[in-house]
Amino acid sequence: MDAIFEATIQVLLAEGASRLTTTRVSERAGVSVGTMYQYFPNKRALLFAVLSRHTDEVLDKIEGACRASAGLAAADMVQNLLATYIEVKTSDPETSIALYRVATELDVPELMGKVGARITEAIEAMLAGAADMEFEDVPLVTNMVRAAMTGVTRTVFEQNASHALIRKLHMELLVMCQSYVQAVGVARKGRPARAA
Amino acid sequence: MDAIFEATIQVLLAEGASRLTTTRVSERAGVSVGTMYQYFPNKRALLFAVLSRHTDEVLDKIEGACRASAGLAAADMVQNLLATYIEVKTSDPETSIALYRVATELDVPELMGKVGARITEAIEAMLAGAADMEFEDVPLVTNMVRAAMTGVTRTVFEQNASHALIRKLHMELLVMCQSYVQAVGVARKGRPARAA
DNA sequence: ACCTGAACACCGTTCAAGT
DNA sequence: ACCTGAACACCGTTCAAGT
Repeated sequence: MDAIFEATIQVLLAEGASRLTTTRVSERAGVSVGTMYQYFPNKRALLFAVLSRHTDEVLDKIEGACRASAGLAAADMVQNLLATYIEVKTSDPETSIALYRVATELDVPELMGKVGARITEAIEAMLAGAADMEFEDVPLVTNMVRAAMTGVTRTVFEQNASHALIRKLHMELLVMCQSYVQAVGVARKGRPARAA
Repeated sequence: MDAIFEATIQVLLAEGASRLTTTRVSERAGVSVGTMYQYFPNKRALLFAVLSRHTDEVLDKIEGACRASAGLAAADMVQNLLATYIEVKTSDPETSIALYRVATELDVPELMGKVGARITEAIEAMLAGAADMEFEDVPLVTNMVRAAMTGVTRTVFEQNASHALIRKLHMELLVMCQSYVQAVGVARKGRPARAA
């Protein structure tokens, strides 16, 4: 079971997505194809499970960062969110890129939808409690920040950019999201913003 | 040849990406599989050609919008660029989504690279000639605007959002990009900005 | 010269036969 | 009860045989 997960990632990294076959995975995992089909009804389900394991890790960290940022100023929230996201996507980039490629080859709206919903929920809850400003349409602002964040990251991966360029784009993404948040947010009356 | 292109899109829309096979395309096009392999060395090359035809249309319109915006204020440039991009992606969304799905299933860094380079070139040339401000690192600003633009659009497609939501996100994307450009741009001395 | 489509290698999936 | 792997349907690609 865990051996099958490991085998999947190993085959993926060693042979590439186009050579990721049920036969090769079962061989590497040391079981027969038939046995694999007792655990997973089809190849799609197998890849889905492998991807879920990875996205769950990413989600846990993002949700953690959002919770930890509760009550901060909006600009600091954005900073923490982006730093966590970039960090999580940049560590072990090989696996990250390989899985990302599988995710696009596989057409998995269920998974993308679930992941998107959880990220959205976490960011929404965070932004709604910003110390220094409030937003007319929190879901909309959330959607935009998320889209910019994932869009820039995807662009980085597609260009397989250097480490230096990644850092530059990260800094710039921060500027973009912060200036956007500032543009659409309304200063909150009462208590002033707490410093980061 | 053109019949093969048409057949490919027809099969794609009628049967879906997973049922897009060489046999089905050749059947629909009224030629044998063997004949198809005289025009295209493999299935990948066929899909690449079909995608290129579509991306070339998109690129032409974007390049046109960028050229037409020469000498405007930066904010107006961004507005024209985004309006064109959204319009082009939103008209005939069925085909657009279907081809987009093929593009991700197929792994075509060559094509993505070529498209990205041409869009980048057009936006760079435009932004470098903004009437009211200049940018320290034009390629960086270009990259960011492009990433935000494509990222938001992709998110919209993945959620298969309603027409109303698309318009809302479009407006918001404009706010995001304009506030970003304003944040990183330096006011140009001399002649004042011309109104749109 | 150009087209055809049976044949081949390989894929995902199944299920009768083994233990 | 659980595992095995030959068998099946279907894919992309080729090439001897037809015109």
